Amino acid sequence: MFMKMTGDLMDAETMTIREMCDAFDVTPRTLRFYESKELLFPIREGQKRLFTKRDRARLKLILRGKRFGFSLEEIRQLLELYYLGDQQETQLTRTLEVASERLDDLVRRREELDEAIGEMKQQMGLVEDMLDDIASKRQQRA
Amino acid sequence: MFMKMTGDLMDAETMTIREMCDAFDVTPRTLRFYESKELLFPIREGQKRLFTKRDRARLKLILRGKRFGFSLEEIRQLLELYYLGDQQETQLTRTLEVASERLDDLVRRREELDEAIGEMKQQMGLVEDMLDDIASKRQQRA
DNA sequence: AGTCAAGTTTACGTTGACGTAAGCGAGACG
DNA sequence: CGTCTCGCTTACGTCAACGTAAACTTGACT
Repeated sequence: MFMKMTGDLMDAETMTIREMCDAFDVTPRTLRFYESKELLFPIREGQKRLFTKRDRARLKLILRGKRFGFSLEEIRQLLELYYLGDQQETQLTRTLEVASERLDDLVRRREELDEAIGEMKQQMGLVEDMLDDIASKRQQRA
Repeated sequence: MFMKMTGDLMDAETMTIREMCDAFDVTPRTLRFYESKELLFPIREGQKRLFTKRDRARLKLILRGKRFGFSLEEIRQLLELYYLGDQQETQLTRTLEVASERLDDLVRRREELDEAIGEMKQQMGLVEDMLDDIASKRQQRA
């Protein structure tokens, strides 16, 4: 009659695969697939996967990347930018270069998006004009 | 020794498949594929396809849509919004509704994109701090 | 002990978006 | 006239990103 306990103490740090699926609206298959592609690195308790805060942050970025049309491989490389071990100076400099390119790319995308938004609004304005026209003709007829 | 003439008068209105490919950096296969999926409607002169100004406008939107991760089918539906025949009032109203939803979607994407840009900048700031740290330690050693 | 839900691995299937190859037709050039 | 170069159609191939099915464990509850 008790709530099913996860065995562990209700751990705020890690989540089961099901909790992840519910939280991010993905299937278990997807999470395992991302793990196989080295996009996520859940720890293993026995057989079970446990997804950490880090995995959740990464998944959020993954899903966002997908919405913007990046491939999983591109996303994997982006995620690397977010992982700073104790690197060498040259490595860090390289990281900064790559990040700068990515940033430029994002900014360009935003410009494109702004353009798209503008065009969509313009188009809607046209449709509204047509509707007004129809309405005025109906008025005229009366 | 003369420039190869297209047979026709150098028509600014229509473009051949090759001109399109060069202009938009796509392959012929892609253009034919888009036509088969009813995203483009080049006119036929004999067998040859001739792409109109309208096709070029559509292709621009198609490629932009792809960069934002829309599927070709989604893009096809978006393109319909840009085509205003002499419709009925109810149809136009419906068009406006759909366009409004799409617009909201675009705006949400821009917000996400802004967030991504902010995070990327922040991350770059961290990397710069690390580099500064390394530099100051080198200084200290001297 | 039985069984039932959840999770795991392995492997094959599917869908979207083209690539690639084969074979044909028509205009341009030597 | 022969051959090249484009373009066309038809059809099979491919790659990414999962879906789906089968067979097995494991922990939880009755």
